[in-house]
Amino acid sequence: MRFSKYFLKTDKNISDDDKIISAKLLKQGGFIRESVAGRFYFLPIGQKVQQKIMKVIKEEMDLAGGQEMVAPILHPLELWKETNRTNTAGFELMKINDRRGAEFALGGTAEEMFVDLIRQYKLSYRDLPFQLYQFSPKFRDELRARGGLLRVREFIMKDGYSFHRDENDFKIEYEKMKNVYAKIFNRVGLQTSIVESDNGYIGGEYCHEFISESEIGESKYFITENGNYAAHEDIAVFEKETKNKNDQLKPLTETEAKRGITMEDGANFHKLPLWQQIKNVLFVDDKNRFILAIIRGDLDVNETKLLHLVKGFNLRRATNEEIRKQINSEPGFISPVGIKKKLDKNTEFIIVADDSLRTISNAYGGNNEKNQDLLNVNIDRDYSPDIEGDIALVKAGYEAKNKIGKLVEKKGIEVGNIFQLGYHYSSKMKGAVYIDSDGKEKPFYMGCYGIGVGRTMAAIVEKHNDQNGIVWPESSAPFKVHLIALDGAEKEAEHLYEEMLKKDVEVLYDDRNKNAGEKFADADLIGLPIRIVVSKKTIQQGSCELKKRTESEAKIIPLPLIFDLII
RNA sequence: CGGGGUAUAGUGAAACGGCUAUCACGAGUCCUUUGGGAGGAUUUAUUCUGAGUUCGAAUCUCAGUACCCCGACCA
Repeated sequence: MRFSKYFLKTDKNISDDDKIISAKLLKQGGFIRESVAGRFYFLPIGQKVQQKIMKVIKEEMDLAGGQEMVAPILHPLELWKETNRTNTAGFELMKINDRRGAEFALGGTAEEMFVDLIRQYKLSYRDLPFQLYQFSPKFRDELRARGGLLRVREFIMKDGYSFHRDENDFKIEYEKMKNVYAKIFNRVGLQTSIVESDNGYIGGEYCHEFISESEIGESKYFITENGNYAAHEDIAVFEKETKNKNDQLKPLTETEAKRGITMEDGANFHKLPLWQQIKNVLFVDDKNRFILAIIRGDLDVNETKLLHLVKGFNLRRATNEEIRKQINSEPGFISPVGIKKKLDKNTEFIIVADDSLRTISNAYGGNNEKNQDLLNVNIDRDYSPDIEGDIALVKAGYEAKNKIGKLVEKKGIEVGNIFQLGYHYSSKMKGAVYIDSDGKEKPFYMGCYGIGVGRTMAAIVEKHNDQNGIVWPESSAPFKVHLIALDGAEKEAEHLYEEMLKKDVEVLYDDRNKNAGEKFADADLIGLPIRIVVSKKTIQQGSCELKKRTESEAKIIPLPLIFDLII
């Protein structure tokens, strides 16, 4: 491609608004341009990068047995209603009507479409398993787009959906996809951590994110030093060490406590350790249920874990007013002890206890009235939770579950995701069944697998850049060679360019009438792996100059040998 | 959706309520220059939209819209 004819405009001055290095370099290098917030043009050279990334994904997906196809982008809204995702994902669902008023969702992910497709066939167990995938634009009405390509409202995603006879068969596919994804990211130049995480509104029981570590990433995760456990903050489990649980139980005692309402106030007032206090946090969920989360005083509540235990999908903190009026307690003095007796019958109220409360005894805390505390509170004897489980939020430095190592906190960019869906969709969507060998209809066991192409592109740039610009890994570089013609050597450069085209070398040929410095600066910014300069200086000796973007020194190469080095 | 901020050329900025809205970069034309963003000449605007105040508005007021930041939320 001739630079002079290519729709590629690099930019010298760029807005201070862009703090994210990938956004800055991709805009400056002429790869992308913003339309409105969270929606980007991929300019010719940027689209070339996307295609390179898609090519790698496609090769690996096909090798793993995936079959590429395309589904409509407009999804009949009834399908989303069928799985209740108009509610669970409604906050970011884009809707559109046609002229007759038929409602469609602009697809943000396509589970319903693929299930709807395959339920139109009477499939038998002999057809299983299989995986279908597509590259297609996805729409998500993000509350807040940010960071260039990192969080956008419209993007190309590779999404794949696999259908299985049962869980065992699915697990083989799931493990395979872990390797396939790791290989894909590796090939495009990203080291990823495979991190357990929350399924969110996609549904299902477990999933793994592929995260490229980065300071500017939005995903917070925890990983042991040797990497044998990695989990997203939302779901990470850890060891809750035993405190004084074997102490003799003392009688429950009421006491006056003129103290502040924070946990520290309580600990200071009673001169007892923070961990011996009971922390009470009151939430209200989307069905207006009051949920009292109780946990050991040195830990915090993880709302995602809590949501799973109560099977809700949205939580907010109760207001002070609600604490007083609705559950007849007092902010800072809430206690699970005796609270149910104080409730109005119409208030739906659930007490959820963290299992850390089993590591202590003779705890202390409020007594549902201002300046009144209880001492020697013990689970089972003094209060009984409705639900007991793990609702604790992990922190850096905690010991991983089963003491397999200390947890380190990291941030990163989530570039891909694999989900176990199980029967989540096939149970909700009528007719999503196959005929098993016993002649009976059984629901499909499913998984799904996604990669954000644009975000992957951004993550690559985040990892591969220097102060002069992007340093593309060869697999995702839009061209392999950046050929620069300097004054007095145009004819020779032209000749070399023609020869490269004949040999199918992907080359960007800078034939512009610009000064040398400007051409070099653009070459660094655009970041192609190999730069070749043809100038008067070298051409007299029958050679040209070759410099790799990753190296600082150039080599003088005799012209006839050049193809040995770049093919 | 809550809080804060901004909107002037393609980009980044300047202009007290008052002269033809200024500068740099970019882009166009012409000329010179060609190993790290070179030089000269010249061209490049519906001051976000709408209303209002005023003799006079880029500047003040109101409304709308868009964008940015923080929070909430989320891939």
